[in-house]
Amino acid sequence: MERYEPAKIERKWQEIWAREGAFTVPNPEPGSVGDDRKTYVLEMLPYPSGELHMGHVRNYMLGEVVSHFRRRRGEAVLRPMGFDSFGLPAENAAIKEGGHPRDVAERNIAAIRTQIERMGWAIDWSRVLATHEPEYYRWTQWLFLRFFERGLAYRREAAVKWCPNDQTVLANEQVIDGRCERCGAEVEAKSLEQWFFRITDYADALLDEMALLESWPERVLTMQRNWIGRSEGAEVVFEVEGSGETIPVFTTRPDTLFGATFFVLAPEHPLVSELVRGTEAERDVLAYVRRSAARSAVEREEKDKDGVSTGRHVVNPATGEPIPIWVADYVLMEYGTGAVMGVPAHDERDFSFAERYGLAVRTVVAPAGEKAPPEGAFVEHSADERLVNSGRFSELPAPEGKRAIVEWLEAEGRGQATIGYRLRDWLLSRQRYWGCPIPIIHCDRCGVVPVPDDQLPVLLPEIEEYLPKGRSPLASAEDWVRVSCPSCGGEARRETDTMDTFVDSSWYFIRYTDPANDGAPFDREIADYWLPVNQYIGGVEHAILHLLYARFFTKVMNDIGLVGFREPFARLFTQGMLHRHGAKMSKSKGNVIVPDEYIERYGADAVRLYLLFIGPVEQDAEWQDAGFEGIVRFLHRLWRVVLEAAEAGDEGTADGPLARKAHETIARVTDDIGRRFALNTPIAAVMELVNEIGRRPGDPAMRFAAETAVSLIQPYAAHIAEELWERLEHSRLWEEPWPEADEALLERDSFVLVVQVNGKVRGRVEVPAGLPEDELVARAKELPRVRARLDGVEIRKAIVVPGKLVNLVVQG
RNA sequence: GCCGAAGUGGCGGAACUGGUAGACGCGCUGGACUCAAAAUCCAGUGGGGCUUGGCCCCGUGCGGGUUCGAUUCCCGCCUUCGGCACCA
Repeated sequence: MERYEPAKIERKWQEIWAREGAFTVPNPEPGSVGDDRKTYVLEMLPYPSGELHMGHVRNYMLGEVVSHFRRRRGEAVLRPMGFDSFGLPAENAAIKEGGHPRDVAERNIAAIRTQIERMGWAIDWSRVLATHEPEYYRWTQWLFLRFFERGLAYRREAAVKWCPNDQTVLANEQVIDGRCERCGAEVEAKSLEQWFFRITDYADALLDEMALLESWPERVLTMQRNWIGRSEGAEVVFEVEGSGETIPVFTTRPDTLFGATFFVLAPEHPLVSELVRGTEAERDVLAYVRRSAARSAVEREEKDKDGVSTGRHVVNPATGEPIPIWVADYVLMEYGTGAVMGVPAHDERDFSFAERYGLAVRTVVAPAGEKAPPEGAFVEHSADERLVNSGRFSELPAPEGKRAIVEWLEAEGRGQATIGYRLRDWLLSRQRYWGCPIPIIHCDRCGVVPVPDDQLPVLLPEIEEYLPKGRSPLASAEDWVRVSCPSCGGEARRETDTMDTFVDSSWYFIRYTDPANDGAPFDREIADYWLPVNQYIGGVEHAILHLLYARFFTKVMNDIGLVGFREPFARLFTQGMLHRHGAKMSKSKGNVIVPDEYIERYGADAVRLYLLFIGPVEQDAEWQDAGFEGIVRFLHRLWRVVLEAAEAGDEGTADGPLARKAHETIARVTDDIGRRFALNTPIAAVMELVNEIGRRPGDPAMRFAAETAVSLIQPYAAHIAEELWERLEHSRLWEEPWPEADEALLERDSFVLVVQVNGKVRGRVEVPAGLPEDELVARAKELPRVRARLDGVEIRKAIVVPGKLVNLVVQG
């Protein structure tokens, strides 16, 4: 018998698919939109920083199986591919290896594309894009200008996070525990002019419109909710004694206003220097501010709370008492107003601060029905609490107290209900070379002027010296920077910052629908046909950054009228990571395995199958060569068994046990892929079927069972399935409809009845289907091991589960 | 500290709605084929016990509970992993 030689057949079918455009899907004809038999399957686009490893391959297998399955179920399936090729990884790689980032990126893209093609994935290559190509980033710039027109992109001086290693600013989202998420360097604070997207305007939409999502992992939604950090509270205005100046604070506990015994400003608060100017405290306060500035975020958080008194006071609007103003770095300038009222009795942080500096502690909320807690102590939050020591608000339950105090503040003009967010505006400018230029011109007369649409794209200039030096490398391209102002024609300068790569990847999923459009980023009708993405697939590491930004972009595009949908991804699936030797695959750990040599020796199909067989896709998994061998064996067995069946000739679709097994397998695999999203168990089901065929040589249903096995395994092992299908005298399995199980054949005429006594299995007996309950009980009682236990005792109850089991409950 | 997910043989995992725990694969043991080996094929394989052609007991992280019946539901704990964390 001919041997299974994957290298030969895989090349053959890959060529056929490419030649026939097997996985190229056309856009709908204009006007014919409305057909809902479409599926948009999308995996997060890869960053071409090196080559593809097994972890990536596993991720793409998920979309692979789903798109084959749904196409064969009659849907138009869009599954594109592209490359997120701008950004630090390509630039850093270029710096290390020497050379231009473009060359590095394009070399990596070519290498990855070759790897992908060798995997034989069903991808529509006619829509491929790379975010560094001018044909793409022209429209990234165009979208930026639309944001700019609406005030959603703006420039301001801000205290920003600076990575001293990457020599660029970072978005808040890119700072983890005070460190750069890319390189791990401790982040520094700097004050710089930067570009921002006003994502905070969309904070509520980003929260509320989660309701429009069909199926997202709960934990991803929770992470986004935490990140946005909406909290309801009030802004309370405090007046500085002596100057009449006012300082607002944000609080979620306006009910504790009477307990505010001190007031704290963040060291960065703009009023600090003014408040202490010329006072005795000035030197100490300014020294404290300097010391805080030198402390890293991590240090600030780990030390005990400290601070310094300003000697000045504000008036507590509730009590009319003057309370001291302190400066302390446990108050963060980035959150709320950079100032807080200190309520030590009801806030742990304020309490430890008050303890250290001997500040007054006043209880103003106490559990109902109990006698007042001791003065000067911290009082835990409790379910049923009421206000005390709060003037006319005393005795009110806390929620009402909150409302009443806010109402009173509003009437007095001393505050109002507000909502605080943890979310900050998205800092999008980067002082690096390899990114999308910001299409803005600075003119001394006209100020900040957008580049007119018809002058897009603003091409990234070719420069030799692109190394990060703390200011934008683009600034050194003097000919490029110098430009005439589009508004007044005078001398002007180009913006030299580039965009964060997350901007590039915030709209690519729409460009795929209309990738060659050179008059607009995409056609709205086509975009509205394909989107939202029916199944988005990616790593949970993008739970906040990319997914939040893409949602934000989509909402803005919808508000502008560019698209008809509010959410880009209806269903999201986050897959687990692939480990090896107990650790996540990474170059630094040296445990990376690439598919290439495995493809060469065992074929792409073995790699494809194994990566899904290894375990549930949503869980982490461990690559084991021993397990891989089992799959290689299975493919050889499949090959042999099917070729034997092909020789057996067509004896028609008989019924009988093997035919029934085949239909059962169809039902299982269809349900697992289509409904349960379980991609490992279908492989086991097909293995069972193949084992069964091997055990029954000469069975009249052999050929049918073999065809079924081949057809069901096709989304996983596309090459061998196609080859075997051809040898079974058919053609083009990828276009063949997905098989359907014959319900009638699934009905069994007998089954194995499980018999329990007091819930423990004591026997099994084959019985005909459809027996009445009392007959089932009678059969159960006849079993010897059951009879032995019924001797001399009374059956109190008999539970019958039709088609499954009988449980006899006896005394005792 | 708060939130979330997970814990099943020697290993990866299966058991979907409370109804046969361990499908499928790896490994291991025995057998067939072979001069021999590899490959392949067949059979067995959770643990313990016994009067061993069979039967009994135990068994899904630990302790309770609900139920005729719990890997599955409820309460309490332990461990591991992930996220958030001075957010006023």
